[in-house]
Amino acid sequence: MQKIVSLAKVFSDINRLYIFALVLRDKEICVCEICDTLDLSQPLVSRHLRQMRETNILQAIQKGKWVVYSLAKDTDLALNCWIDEISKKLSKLPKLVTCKRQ
Amino acid sequence: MQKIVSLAKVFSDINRLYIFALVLRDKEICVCEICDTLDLSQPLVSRHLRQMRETNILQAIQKGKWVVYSLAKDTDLALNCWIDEISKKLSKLPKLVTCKRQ
DNA sequence: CAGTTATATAACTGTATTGTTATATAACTT
DNA sequence: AAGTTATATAACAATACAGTTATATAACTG
Repeated sequence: MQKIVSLAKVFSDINRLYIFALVLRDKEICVCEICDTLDLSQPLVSRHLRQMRETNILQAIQKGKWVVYSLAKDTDLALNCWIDEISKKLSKLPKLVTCKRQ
Repeated sequence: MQKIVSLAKVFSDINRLYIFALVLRDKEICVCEICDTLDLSQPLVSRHLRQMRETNILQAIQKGKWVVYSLAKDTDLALNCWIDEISKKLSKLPKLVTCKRQ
């Protein structure tokens, strides 16, 4: 049961949900792009991402100056229905195809 | 998105999850039976149940002295995957088929 | 190598949430 | 009607969590 609880906790915050939706849409996205797109502070995004890494929902890899986040490889079965659910809402998210920074 | 958040919040607490599992198993269950089975205080259970009513996950009907809880009629689609997930874990829950009180 | 950019973390504040204790209400029982 | 049982609610304490500010780290850039 505890696993369900931690999975639910991830989706129980609107900003984590938006971050998750962004990752779903872009497949790969760096931290600063999430901050810009969602207009959230960098430390806040960083901590949300950490929680999502620790729950094994997202994975991170360093790409030069950036840390790029994507869906974790062994996505939990219980995630599938959330992915479907959240995919439906993606259209409402602001679009930012490539990272504007360097 | 906000709807997903409130749904996730319900499952983000282990005791609400246990209560939900009990309702799933017994179809209909009164408050005191939940308290006894899960060994939780009555006011705590009462408040958890309230939250689950307000999120439209459970419904309550008065049956004499008891208030009997069951799955809400118009169960949200997003609930289905959780019901599956939680059903798998039900075997671990203590069994108490009928209410011992009167 | 000094400065800049991207990310992470620590310390803190304010708010939300859990669980408790005490009390109210409502239906049954005698 | 008085007592009992089942449930709900209010007030409170303790904890957990979100968001901020300040700082550290690590990789790039000139």
